[in-house]
Amino acid sequence: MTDDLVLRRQVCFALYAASRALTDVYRPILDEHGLTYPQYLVLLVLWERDDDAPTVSELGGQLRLDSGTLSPLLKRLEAAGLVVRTRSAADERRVEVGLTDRGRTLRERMGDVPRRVAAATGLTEAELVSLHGILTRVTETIHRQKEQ
Amino acid sequence: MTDDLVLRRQVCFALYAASRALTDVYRPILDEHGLTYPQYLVLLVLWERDDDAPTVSELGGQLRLDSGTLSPLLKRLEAAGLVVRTRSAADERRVEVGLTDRGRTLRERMGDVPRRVAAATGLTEAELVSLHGILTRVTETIHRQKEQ
DNA sequence: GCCATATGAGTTGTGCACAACTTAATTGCG
DNA sequence: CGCAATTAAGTTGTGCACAACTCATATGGC
Repeated sequence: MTDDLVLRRQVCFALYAASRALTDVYRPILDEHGLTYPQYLVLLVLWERDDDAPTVSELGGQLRLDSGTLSPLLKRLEAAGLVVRTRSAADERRVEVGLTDRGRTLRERMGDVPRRVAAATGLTEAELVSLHGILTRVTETIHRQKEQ
Repeated sequence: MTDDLVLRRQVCFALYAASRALTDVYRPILDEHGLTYPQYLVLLVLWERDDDAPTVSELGGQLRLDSGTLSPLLKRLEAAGLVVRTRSAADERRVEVGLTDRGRTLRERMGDVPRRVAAATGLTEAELVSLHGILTRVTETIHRQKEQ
């Protein structure tokens, strides 16, 4: 029974440690562009749907982050000249987050980031794909469980 | 090329999302005991090696956290009456972190936590074991890579 | 034995995460 | 229509993470 309470057996610790380890891999690479990892995630979403600027809560839906996290983060991205925030005309409660030219241009300059990160992990393409699948399933399972 | 820059393809996002999702599972359970997840991890290490109280940096070695994170966290655990910090007599630079009776007792009261978390994830035992193995390997690969 | 160097813990400052709350705008029910 | 309930974003407060730093103690080379 109490043998379950051992650090190296905990899946959650493995997940927590792996997540921080991978962020360590990203850090020096993103730092070249003056970005943090969560800021990079926001840009990934914006790059993906360039033309229709998402609202703060749509962004939050994709990244599973709330306005308490996103509001200050977006302010910093705006201060860096990468995004613009504009109140929606149709619904004054909404704030749409769009890319500036500088934000759009950054995408090309960061095209090699995924490859560099993959290389730094020392994992094969197949291992990364498999890991991705399992993790996505875990996250979805947990969220499905929570909705009941 | 730029197709790599898509959120749902990123292993790192999958890892980051899964880690936060699992922490969401722990939160209400740990909250019953007034603990945060990193505090729980510290207690796991202390429970495991009850008799020889580790120093702050030994703790950090296990959890891969530095004194900047651990010092205030340990202060809070001490304020909660779960641990005691004592300067080592042999080496005045070291601080040994030991359990109080309350901290030791807590272990029994939390014996069901791993099972409850496992249940809440909806994953089978086999899936958890497999996930644990892959993640541990990822973390170790990254850290090995970093040492070169 | 002396001192440059290294080590251990703590502090400061920044940036997430997240809960709880505020404020403003919109919806929908009677 | 009118107003209670909802929704969207932002604010406040707490607790990690982590870099960069300070300060005290210990160690090793001379």
